[in-house]
Amino acid sequence: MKKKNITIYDIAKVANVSPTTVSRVLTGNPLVKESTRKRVLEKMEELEFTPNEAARSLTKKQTNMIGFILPDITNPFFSQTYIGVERKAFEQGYTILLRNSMNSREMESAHLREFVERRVECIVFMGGRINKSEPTEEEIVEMKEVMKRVPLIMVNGQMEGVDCHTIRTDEEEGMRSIIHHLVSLGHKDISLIGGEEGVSTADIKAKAFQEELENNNLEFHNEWQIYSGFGIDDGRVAMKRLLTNKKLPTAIVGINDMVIYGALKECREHKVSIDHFSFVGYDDIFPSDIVHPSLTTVNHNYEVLTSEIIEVIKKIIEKKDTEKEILIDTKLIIRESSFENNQGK
Amino acid sequence: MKKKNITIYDIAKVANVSPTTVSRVLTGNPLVKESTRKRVLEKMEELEFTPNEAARSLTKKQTNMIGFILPDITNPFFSQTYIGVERKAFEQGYTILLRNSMNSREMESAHLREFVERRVECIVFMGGRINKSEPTEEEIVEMKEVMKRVPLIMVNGQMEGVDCHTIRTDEEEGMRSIIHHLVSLGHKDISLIGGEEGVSTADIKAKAFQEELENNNLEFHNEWQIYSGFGIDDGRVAMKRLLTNKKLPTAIVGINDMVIYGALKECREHKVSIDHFSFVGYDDIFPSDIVHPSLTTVNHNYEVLTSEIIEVIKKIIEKKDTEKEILIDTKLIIRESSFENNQGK
DNA sequence: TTGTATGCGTTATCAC
DNA sequence: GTGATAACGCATACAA
Repeated sequence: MKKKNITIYDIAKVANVSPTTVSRVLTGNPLVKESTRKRVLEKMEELEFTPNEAARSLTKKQTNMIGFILPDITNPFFSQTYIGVERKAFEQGYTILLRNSMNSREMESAHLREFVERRVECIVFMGGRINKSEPTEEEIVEMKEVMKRVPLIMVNGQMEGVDCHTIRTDEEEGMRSIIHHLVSLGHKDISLIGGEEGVSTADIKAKAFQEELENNNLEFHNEWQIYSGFGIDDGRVAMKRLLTNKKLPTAIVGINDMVIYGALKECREHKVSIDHFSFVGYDDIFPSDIVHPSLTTVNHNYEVLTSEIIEVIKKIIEKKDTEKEILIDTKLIIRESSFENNQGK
Repeated sequence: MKKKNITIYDIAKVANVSPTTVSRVLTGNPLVKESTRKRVLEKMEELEFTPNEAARSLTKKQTNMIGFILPDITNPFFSQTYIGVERKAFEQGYTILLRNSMNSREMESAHLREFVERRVECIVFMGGRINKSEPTEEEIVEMKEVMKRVPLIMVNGQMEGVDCHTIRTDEEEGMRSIIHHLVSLGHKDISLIGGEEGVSTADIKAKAFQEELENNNLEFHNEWQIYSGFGIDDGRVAMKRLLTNKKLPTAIVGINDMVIYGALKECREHKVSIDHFSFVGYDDIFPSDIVHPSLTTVNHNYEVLTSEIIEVIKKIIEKKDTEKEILIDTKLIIRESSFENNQGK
C-alpha cells in the first residue's frame, strides 16, 4: 500500500530516456523514434504506469470536464436529456460532472462553486433558478460571477440580465400543437392542470394555452386552469379539484406527463371513468408510451436537443462562434389518451 | 478573456503576506492572526480568486472523487440508486463521477481507465460484467489491474477471483417472498418471464424461483419460464410466447418491473384480459406505483442500499475496517396487480 | 530525434 | 504567527 506513485521520471529512468520523451509518447507526439516509443510503452506497462490527470490539467490549463446541473436525475425528462449529452460528450473526449440540485438554491450554489474550482470548461444548467420568472438578486449576481470564469449554457430557461448561451425546445409551439390537435378532435372544453405560477415552463405553456384557445374562439375557464405543481401527487390534487366543478371539460392538458399520471390515478381511485376525458401530457418521458392508456404528449426531440447542447459546448471550448439562442422544434406524439370528443352538442 | 489566472501569489502580493499564509487561510489553518486572515479574505474577494482544485489534488494526493459506473441512468433502478449515493456523498464532501456503460465492455474499460487517471478514491460498479456468470478472462484481469490502484465496490454483482467489497440486495430472498405471497393467494401455476441465462440477477432469481416452487410442492413448467431479456419489449416477447401455451399460469412473475410493463402492454394490444393473471415485478422502480394496475413488486430498500454504499466508501477512504460483503433485506410491496386466484379447481 | 530547464497552483516541511 | 523552499507529476519552450 505504500507503493510509491510511479511517474514519467521512473519510466524515463528504466527506459533510458528523458522524462520529456516519455511525455511525448504520452501525448502521441510523432517525433519519437518508433523503437524508443515501443520501449517506453513497454516500461509503462511493466511498471503499471498511469498518467496523473490532475498534473496534466494543471500544466495544460484544461480539464476536459463539463459541469451539468439539473434538478433531479430520477425524473426521466432530465435523465433522457443527460444521457444523450453524456454519450456524445464521451465521443468527443469530454467528461461530464453531473450534479442534482433538487431545485435548491444552496445546492446550486455549492455545485457552481465546485465546478469553478475544478475548472470545468463549461457549465450546462437546467431547472431551478433559471426557470423562475423572478429569480432573486443573489441568484442573478451569482450566475454573473460564475460566468466571468466559465461559459454557461442554459437549457430551457433563461435569466434576465444574464447574457449566456441558451438552448430551448419550443414549449410555446408545443402547447399550441396540443390545442390544435384537441380542437381537430372536436374538443371545445379544455382544461390545463399542474405547474406553478412564476416558473417559466408553466408560464410559457399557460400563456400559449390561453392564446390558442382564443385563436380558436374557445372559452377559457379560469376554474379549469389549476396550478398545483409538477409531480404526480400534484396531478392528483389538480384532478381532484377539477372534478369539483359543475361543468367539466372534455379534454385535460397537463403541464407535463407526470401530472397526467397523477390525474389518471386520481380518477381510478375515485371510480371516475377516464373515458370521459382526453388527456394530453408534455415531455414524452419514459413511461408515457407504456402506461395505459398510452399518453398523447409532446416530445422534446431529445436527440436534436442533446446534439445541439454538445455542438454549443464544442464551439465554446474551441472558441468558435455560435448562435447565442437556439430554439428546437418539438413534436406532438399522438397515442391512445386523446380521442374524438363524443360528448359533442 | 486573456485575464491571467489569479493565484495565491497574486493574493499574497496585494495582501502583503507570503503565499504560505494565503494557503493557510484557504485550508482553514487556525494559526493565522485574525486581522491578516480577514485582509487575505478581502483580497481574495476583490480579485475574484478561486482555488485551483487540480493543483490542490496534485499536492494533497487526494481528489475527493468517486467513480460510479452503471449501465443506464435512464433506468429508474439505477437512477434511484445513484441519486441516493450522490446526495449522501455530497454531504460528506465527496464528488461523484457518473458514467453510463450501456453494458458495453469497451465503455466500461474506457471509464475505468479514466477513473484511474483521474485518481478517484474509490469506484462503485453496477451491472455489465459483474453480473455475468462467466465474464471473460480479460474482463477479470482488467478488474484486478484496476483494483491494484483503486478500491472497488460491486453493487449487486460479483466476480470470481476478484476480491473486492460487495454490497447486494437479497434477490434470492426477494424472489422467495414473491412465491410465498402468490401461494398464499392460492396460486399454483406460476410463470417466470424475462431475464437472460448467464446474468446473475436472472440466474439467482430463476434458481430461487424453482427451489421455492419445489418447497411448496408446485410443479415447475419449463415452458412457463421464458428468458427474453430485461427490457419492456423483452417482456412483450415473453408474454407473447407464454400465451401460445395450451395451459396457462394464473400468476406471472417478471425478472423485473420492466418486463411486466411489457407483458401488460402485450396483453392489452391483443385483447387478452389482464384480469386472468396476477402479475408481480421486481425492483419497485418509479412508475410501478402509478401504472394501472399498480404493480406488486420487490423493493430494494434503496435508502438502506445507498447508505451502505456511502458507509463503505467512507471506511475505505478513511482506511477503516469494513465487512467485505454486505447483504441487504428487500421488501415485498403488495399492490393491485396480484390478487386471489379465482380459477381454483 | 532527444534532452534541459521551467512553469502550472497548491500544500507541506521546515525554519525564523 | 509568518515566510522561504521544496515537492506534486506532467507539458512545453528552447537547445542540442
